Amino acid sequence: MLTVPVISVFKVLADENRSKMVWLLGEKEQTVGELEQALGLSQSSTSQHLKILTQSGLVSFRKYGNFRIYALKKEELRAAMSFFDSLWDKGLDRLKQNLEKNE
Amino acid sequence: MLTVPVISVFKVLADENRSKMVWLLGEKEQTVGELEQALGLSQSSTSQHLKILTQSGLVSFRKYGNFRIYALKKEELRAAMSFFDSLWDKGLDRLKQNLEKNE
DNA sequence: AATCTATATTAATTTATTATAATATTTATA
DNA sequence: TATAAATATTATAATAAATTAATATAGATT
Repeated sequence: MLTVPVISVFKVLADENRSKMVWLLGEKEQTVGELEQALGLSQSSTSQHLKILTQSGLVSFRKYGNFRIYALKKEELRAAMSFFDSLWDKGLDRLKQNLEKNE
Repeated sequence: MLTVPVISVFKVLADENRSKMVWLLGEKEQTVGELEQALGLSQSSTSQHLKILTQSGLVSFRKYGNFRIYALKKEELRAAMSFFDSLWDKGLDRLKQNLEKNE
C-alpha cells in the first residue's frame, strides 16, 4: 500500500537539490557522501535534505558500516506523479493514443 | 511543442492554493472571482497565484468583458508530471507493442 | 580505549515565499 | 464622462525554508 501524502510531495520536490537527488537515486542508490559530491552541497545540507526526502516517504536507506545507502522508492514517486491523472485518463483508449503520439 | 521548465513546476505546485487551483481548473475553466471564492483567498492573493501559474505555463486565460477566464493547460501539466517517467518506463515499449497487436 | 570516518542534529543566519493593504488598470454601463 | 466591477500591480510585513557553522552520534580501526 502507498502512503505518501501527495500534495506535500510537490513541496518536497520543489527544492532543486532534492529533485536532483531523486533523479540521481533513480539511476542507482547512493551514499550521503556521493550525493554531497554530485550536488556540491555541504554535508549538513545534504543530510537535512535527505531527512526531508525520507520523511516524505520518497526515499529509504539502509546501513552499511558507517555509511547510509539511500534509495529511491519508485512506486511512491510514481503514485505522487499520477496525482492528476484523472484529469486526462478518460480511459485506456486515450492511453493508447498517447503512447502513439509520444513516439 | 511543450515548453514548461519542468523542475520549477514542482515549485509552482508546492503551494497548496496553487495545486488546488490547478485541480479546480482541471474540472472546468473559471474566473478569478470563482477561484477566489472556492479557495477563500483574497482577491490580491488569488491574482498573484494566478500570475505564477500563468508564467509557469500551466494555465492560460482569455478575456471576457472585464472578466478573465482561466484554464488549465493539461498537456503542459501532463508533461511536467511525466518528468520522472523514464525511471520506470523500462517496459513501456513492450506495453505499446501489446496495445498495437491487440487491435 | 582512543581515534577516525560517515553521517545526523541543532541553532543561528540568510534568503525566499506568502499574505495583506493600498493603489492602479481595464472594461462596462448609466 | 463619471462611476462601478473585475482584476492586476506594487510595497511591505509576516512566515517559512535553506544554508552555514558547530557539535553530536554510531560504527570502524588502531
